[in-house]
Amino acid sequence: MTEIASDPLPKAYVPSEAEPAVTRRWNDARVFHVEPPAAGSAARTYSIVIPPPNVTAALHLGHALNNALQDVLIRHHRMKGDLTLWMPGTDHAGIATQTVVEKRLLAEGIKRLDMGREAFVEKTQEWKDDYEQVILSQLEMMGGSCDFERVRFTMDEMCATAVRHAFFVLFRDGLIYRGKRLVNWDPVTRTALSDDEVEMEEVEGHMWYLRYPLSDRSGHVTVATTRPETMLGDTAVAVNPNDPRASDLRGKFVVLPIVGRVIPIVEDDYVVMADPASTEAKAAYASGFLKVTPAHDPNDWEIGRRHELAVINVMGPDGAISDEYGWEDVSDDARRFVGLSREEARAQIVTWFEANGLLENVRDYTHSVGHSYRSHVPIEPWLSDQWYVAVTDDRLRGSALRAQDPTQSPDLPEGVARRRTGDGGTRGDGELRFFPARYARTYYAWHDGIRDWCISRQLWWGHQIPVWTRIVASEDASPEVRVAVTSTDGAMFAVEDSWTAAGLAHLARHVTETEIEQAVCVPPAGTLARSDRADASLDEAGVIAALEADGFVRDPDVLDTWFSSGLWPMSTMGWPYPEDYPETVGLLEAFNPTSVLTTAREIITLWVSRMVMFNRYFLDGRLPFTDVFIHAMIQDGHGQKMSKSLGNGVDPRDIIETHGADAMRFALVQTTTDTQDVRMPVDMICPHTGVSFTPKFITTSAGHVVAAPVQTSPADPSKTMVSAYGVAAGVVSPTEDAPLALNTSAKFDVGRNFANKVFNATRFALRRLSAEGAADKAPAVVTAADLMFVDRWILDRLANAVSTIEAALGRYQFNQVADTLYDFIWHDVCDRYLEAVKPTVDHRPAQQVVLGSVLDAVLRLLHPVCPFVTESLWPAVSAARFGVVEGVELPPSTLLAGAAWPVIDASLIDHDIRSRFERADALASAVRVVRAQRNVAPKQQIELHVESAVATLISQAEGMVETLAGVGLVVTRGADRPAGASALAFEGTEVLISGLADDVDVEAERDRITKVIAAKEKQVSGFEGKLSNDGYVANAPAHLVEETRQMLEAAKADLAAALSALAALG
RNA sequence: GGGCGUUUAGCUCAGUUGGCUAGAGCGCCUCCCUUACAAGGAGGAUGUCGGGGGUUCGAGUCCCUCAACGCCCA
Repeated sequence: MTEIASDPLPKAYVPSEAEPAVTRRWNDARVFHVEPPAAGSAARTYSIVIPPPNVTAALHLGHALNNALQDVLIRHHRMKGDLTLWMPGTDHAGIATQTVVEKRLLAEGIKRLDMGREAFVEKTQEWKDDYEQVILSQLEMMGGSCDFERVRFTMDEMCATAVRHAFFVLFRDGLIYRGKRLVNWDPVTRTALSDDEVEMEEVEGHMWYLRYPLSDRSGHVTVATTRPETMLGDTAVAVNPNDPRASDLRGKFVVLPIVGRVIPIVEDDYVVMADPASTEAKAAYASGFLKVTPAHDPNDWEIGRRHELAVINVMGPDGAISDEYGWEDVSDDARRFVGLSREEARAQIVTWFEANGLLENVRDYTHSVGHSYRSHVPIEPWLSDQWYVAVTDDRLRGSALRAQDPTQSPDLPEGVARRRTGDGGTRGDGELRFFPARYARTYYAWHDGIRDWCISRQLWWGHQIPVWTRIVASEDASPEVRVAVTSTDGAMFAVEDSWTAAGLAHLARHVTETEIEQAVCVPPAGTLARSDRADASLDEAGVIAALEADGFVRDPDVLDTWFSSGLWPMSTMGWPYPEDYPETVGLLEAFNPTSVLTTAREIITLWVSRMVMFNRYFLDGRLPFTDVFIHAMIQDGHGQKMSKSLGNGVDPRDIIETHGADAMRFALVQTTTDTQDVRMPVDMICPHTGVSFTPKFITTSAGHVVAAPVQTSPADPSKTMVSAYGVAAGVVSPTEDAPLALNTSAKFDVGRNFANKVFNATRFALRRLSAEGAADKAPAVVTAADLMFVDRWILDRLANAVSTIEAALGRYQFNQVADTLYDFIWHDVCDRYLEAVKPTVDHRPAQQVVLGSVLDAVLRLLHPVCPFVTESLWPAVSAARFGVVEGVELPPSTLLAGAAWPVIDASLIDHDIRSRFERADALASAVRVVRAQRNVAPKQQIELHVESAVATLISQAEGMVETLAGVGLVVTRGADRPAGASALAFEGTEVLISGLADDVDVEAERDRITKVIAAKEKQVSGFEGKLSNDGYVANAPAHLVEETRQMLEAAKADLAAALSALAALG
């Protein structure tokens, strides 16, 4: 008898104890840090840049998902031996961060405008520092194997240099311009918003019908509008050319009421024709005439462009009516509206129309209106000066489209040059692939209809635009400038001048007939110093001082956050001047293009597109990444997005605390299918008892299903608690008696149980491996001859698991990775292999070698998904195992994170063993069914009486059937039937089981066999039906027909065996 | 308005080019604290694969259509 060593491990896995120690070991060994390969090295590289989380708040479950997936890929590739870089960092998130900081300050009674720009930016910087720390520590807690020595921030010095340089190059190359354009203006925060920062809301408003008299006094037209106040800026009335009234009105004009402006009637098929009977609200409410206000409506802006209409801006930045922003023909009647807010102006203008008999009708009208996501007031389409990137230029848009894998996106749209194959300048063409493939369409459609990108934001937190401007009278401008702008019409024009030796990019345009605006972009110091036109006496400060002395003023706006994020795969690797940051030298060459971008689909347009355009533009066509994996969005159990206001979010930190990081990661990986949403029903943890339960839900007036603010403890009805929703809605606050209940989800239990299973399987194996002297008796190399049946089988399963996992990772099918691990480890290794070897492993050193190897391989395979439990078990397993199984490569390693991915030789794949195992296992299962039904005690050994073919199978399985089914004796039966035996049908033979219990309950036995007979009869008739179908026999592949025949025969034989067993009961 | 996704057991979901008797986890029922694991083991019940139509020898899978829910974009 081998001596059993005492347990070196506790009885259950305790993540909170294991995880910090594991993290320390990784950090001490710097195992996640990578240096670029030496020049000429043939090392494979693998890299991911993290989608930088906003420094606005701690990471939520969506981040946890995204990061878990990236870490699985990263750890797998690191183990495969690739030089692997996962670049971490955070995003300054201009508008979002400014908003939260402003809100926080306001709560303290401090206003941003009062404290001034510098102080505010400093305050925001503090906020950023705090949250950056939180985010990085969360990444670490989740097990993220980022190179934490390379943490970047989109506003740090290195990234700022990249931003400045990129801006300068685009500016110089004519891809950045300034223009008066309609923007989504938030009059409260006085900020321009991008389209995606505008939230559409249904508003119950009115449709007003206003009469505009024709200038020839022959009548009037009636325009329908939801925004009467903008009529002050009308410059046309439009009618659909197919409208029967159009021809009579052709060439006519109307006199704009109040203002007296004479404006044309134009024909444009954008106009919806009136149709009172229509079910479409637009047509039902239309009058057929549209007032056209190019300065205050994006559609009108387009109509204005088509018909070359005047653009008259009648509002100021606060949304009030103003004559200071381009409105010149202010009549006496109109003057009294100047200065009114847009709301007051609307009311008074309607009153005016009514008083003057020009208000034809008012109808209630519900329509959707864009609102600011920040201030929640309706946005104002407003004409203002903004900076744009000309992404519609073929150098950007075309390049982004040409990047797409042609199999995912076969045709390029009109106007995009065809792929130029074999041209060195078009590296990266056709190499961008999306997973799942359908997102290629989203990407394509976005670029097909893309508009120029407004990059200026009226904020303080961000990269300030590196442009200095001044307005000069034309006659005061230098000759070069005058020449440059003469031929142009409002457009910007590049000026080649020599006013500074540095040769800065210089644009100019007329802002009025007599005034010219000059704009000069100052590049970062590094670019300036490298300029071949550089004057060594002029450094950056000198250049700026010279400009400012000339009356130039820096633009106060900052860049859209996505401008810096768009450079992320380059800026984090030291672009454009790695030599200025020695730790980055070599990174770009080795790791850009990165291997894959993992992100949510909502930012395909905002981020993915821009990274592709920038990376390709600045790096000779090189892609920022070749693969884009779009993961699902996590919703709550009711299909709602998780959000703070609904209180339905699950905090990753809570799950790490209650279940462990591995459990969280495993559950997230397992739910990652290629659908676009996954549901995670949210439960609550009772703070009094620690028991999780499904809360009582209520429906809000907005139709959301949320946890009721007050919940009763499921275990103790006298105790209550409050829900996150209740707190978020301001209905309740936590108290000592009624504390806040944390959210959780039952989904994570699977992961926790699994980690515990692995832990205990290891505990079992370690006891078997640590037997005295075992290592000395084992062969140094275990070969096929040393293997038992179950050993060969488990090695086959191992080989299968390795290849399945690798294939699934290659296709980003994460759920398959998790499911394969779960099935292999739990069902194959634990339920079958470990159980089967129990009687033999203690005295079979060769089997110990197999057991140790399988265990070792299990830890390696599971490590990318569950890094903590595997790493924490690794030292004990490494120390305990000995010997080598031929064909199983598991080179030793101090740390599992740095260990090699298992390589299993194809010779260990054994289909014959697999099929015999499955038959033997089916027999064992059938016997266990009988044992369960007869309530046989686990320890009770039974006897099997089988026919010789089955006896052969059992003996070839070398004890496995006996062990798994609790069989003490197998007898090859003759014609006799042992008294009191139970019977089952197996492979068409009758297997008799004796020794089950003292007596056979004949009635129960009859019931059981009768059920078997019914099931078999159903099978037989099913197969017979199939085979009697001539079409099936004629058309189905022969092997399927043959299979069906065999199954029919087997079912028939089983039926016969069951019938004979029933007969034997009497 | 355009695009996309989802609908399979009570719940959450697998089901790869059509082909074995439609699966898993949780929950439920029975038995078992058998020295790896009760966060466990053995067994069991539960499905007109959203409705309708079509293609096919054969449809959860392909096509058409209807419905519901959801997401993205405009």
